[in-house]
Amino acid sequence: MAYDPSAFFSALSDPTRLRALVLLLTEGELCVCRLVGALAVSQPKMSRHLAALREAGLLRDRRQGQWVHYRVAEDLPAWAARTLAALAADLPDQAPYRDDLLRLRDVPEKNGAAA
Amino acid sequence: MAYDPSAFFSALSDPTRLRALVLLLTEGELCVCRLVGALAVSQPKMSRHLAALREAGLLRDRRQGQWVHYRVAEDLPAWAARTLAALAADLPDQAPYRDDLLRLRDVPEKNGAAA
DNA sequence: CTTTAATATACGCTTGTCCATATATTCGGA
DNA sequence: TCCGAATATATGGACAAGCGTATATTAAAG
Repeated sequence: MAYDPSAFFSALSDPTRLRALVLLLTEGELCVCRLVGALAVSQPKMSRHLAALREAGLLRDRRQGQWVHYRVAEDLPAWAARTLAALAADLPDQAPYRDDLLRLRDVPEKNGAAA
Repeated sequence: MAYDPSAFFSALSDPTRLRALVLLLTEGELCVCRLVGALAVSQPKMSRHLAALREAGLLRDRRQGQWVHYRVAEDLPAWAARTLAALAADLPDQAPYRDDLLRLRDVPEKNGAAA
């Protein structure tokens, strides 16, 4: 996946998807429930956007009990990896991404944390 | 412009716009008529896509007689400039961008060339 | 086996995007 | 001033994207 550049950029062309992606770029791996809390969006909305990113090849998911964890895909083409690196370098300091990070701190990890 | 990342990526999320952009990244500045020839698309279609890229802040235009030349904007935010640099580094060797480059050679410059 | 939490999907709707075609604009030259 | 070339815009329709709401799935717990 993510071999067609225009499909890759389509996945990035939604504010909610971009905010979720920046969180995943800085935090490494997050369950859906924490993303819902950090971005303050409805659960179905977050689920659909994460599915779109996964289907575009940008994210991978991992099921652990009732939780599903999403992370940024590792095997991206060079131009895609460089694009995400640019976002990870610049966006987390800016609004609204910075505020999402802060709000994430207040969302408890419940259980299914890291590996 | 191009301050909202999702708007920037929306501009990149169309195959025709990406192809035109890659040509401009490698050639520096081109008139609409040569882009029409290189991509083999209709003139109104190219004009609309170039306008979209310009309104998103990715391109600048310069009128010279009957010709309008487009070039990549110089004053982009860092994350945007790095994204375009990644595209310029990897895409021109691949299909269909490589073929567009080759086809561009066969489109005469008519008149309004460089500066 | 029922319940509850986490996540995903289906549905109907509104809005936006893209296209082809036709027409308008702008400029240089005769 | 009239014409042709280059470019832009308007129009209408087809199709996809997003949304909120409701419901289905999956798994852990009891």
